Amino acid sequence: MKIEPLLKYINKYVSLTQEETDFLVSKVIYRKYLKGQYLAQQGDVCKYSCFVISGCTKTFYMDEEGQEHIMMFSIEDWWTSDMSSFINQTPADFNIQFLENTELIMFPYDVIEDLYLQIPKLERFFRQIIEKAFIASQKRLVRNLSMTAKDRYIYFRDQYPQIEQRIPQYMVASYLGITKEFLSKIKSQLLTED
Amino acid sequence: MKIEPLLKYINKYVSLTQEETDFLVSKVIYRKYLKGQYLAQQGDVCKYSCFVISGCTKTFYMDEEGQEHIMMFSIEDWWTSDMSSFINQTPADFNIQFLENTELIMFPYDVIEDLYLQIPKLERFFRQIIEKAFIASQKRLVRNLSMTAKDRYIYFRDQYPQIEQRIPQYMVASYLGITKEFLSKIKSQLLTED
DNA sequence: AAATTATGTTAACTTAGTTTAACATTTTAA
DNA sequence: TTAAAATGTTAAACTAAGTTAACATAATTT
Repeated sequence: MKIEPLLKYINKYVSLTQEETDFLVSKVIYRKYLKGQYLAQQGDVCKYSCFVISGCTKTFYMDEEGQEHIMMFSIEDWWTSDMSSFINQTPADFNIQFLENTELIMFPYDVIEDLYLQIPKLERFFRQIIEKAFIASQKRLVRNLSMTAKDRYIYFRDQYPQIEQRIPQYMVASYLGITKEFLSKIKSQLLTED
Repeated sequence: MKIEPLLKYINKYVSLTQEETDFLVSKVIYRKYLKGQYLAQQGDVCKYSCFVISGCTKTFYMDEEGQEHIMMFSIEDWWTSDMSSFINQTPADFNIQFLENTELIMFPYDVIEDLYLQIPKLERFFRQIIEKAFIASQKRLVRNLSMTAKDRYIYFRDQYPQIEQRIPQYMVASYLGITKEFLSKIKSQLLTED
């Protein structure tokens, strides 16, 4: 059970005692998934909030016309979950699929309250994590409202080079909110420009 | 000092004792602002996270071309703040301006830690508030990625009729990420359709 | 090594949304 | 109560982005 990356990550926010760490470790689940498998599916209740040890996921919404809209990618040291579904235990809006073989630490819904009670520091920790996620979401929203597709691509490429290298281009296009053909055009424009 | 609406709101999430309530009340600030004034400005550090007692604010980003992009409106019983600036005490990305004379309960940055220490329940409370805000932000993002401007307008109109009635139409357009002329066209289309 | 399957490119055409500008209406201030 | 300022409408010309479809290349599988 590779849990070191999670403990290291938590330690950046709060300091756990040995007992607290042991309790935490006893409550979470280490698991591997294969490329293509699903962690969560639109309509189902999302039972886990997960920390990625290795690998990669995409979180996407499938609209009525069957079009995929990618909300986010998660790689090492990031979280993946359908927050709305997980927190309210309601049917998920999103699908989460593995883009690579992936190792996760899974936090089951029914141990979360227990963790908060036994380790109040984790309440603080998760508050801070969610604050960060909210801020990132707001900033992405403003980029989508104020920037052209070309500038959004340039921003993505500069900000997440590790992600761009690992995933097919048509998924980047979906994340940016444009078609794969249009992203292809943008990239060829950028090549001839410089 | 009208603080009842805030206490009622908090009580939906956690139960405070009389001492805790008194401590909280002693730490926050009640204040009125006039229409047109600013609570926060792009570039300044946001010193307060605020709960709206009455009135209305808009939170917007001003881009390099001087165009306003409205991120959110806040009315009674909602929060307003530049989260990123407030939490990290870094220069704000957003402006927050009052659209009406507005009454607020202000949480100063330098009392927040104190509040968490003295009233651990508030850590839980704010975690839950931010979870809700994050979920709403994610859902708005997916609407912006997957719906046409017309459908986004219909959704807004149906979801926030109280807001649409209080603010000028060109601000609704900005919130939806379209021009006021295009929103005007959409509305006249909707009138002739039904 | 050949054959699929998945991914990426290009170009012609269409559509959603923007720009500009002129005018109409409503609200606010003098 | 009239003028000025703020807000809303319309339409023509334009642009960013989507659609379709044919083809090219890379990655897997047999």
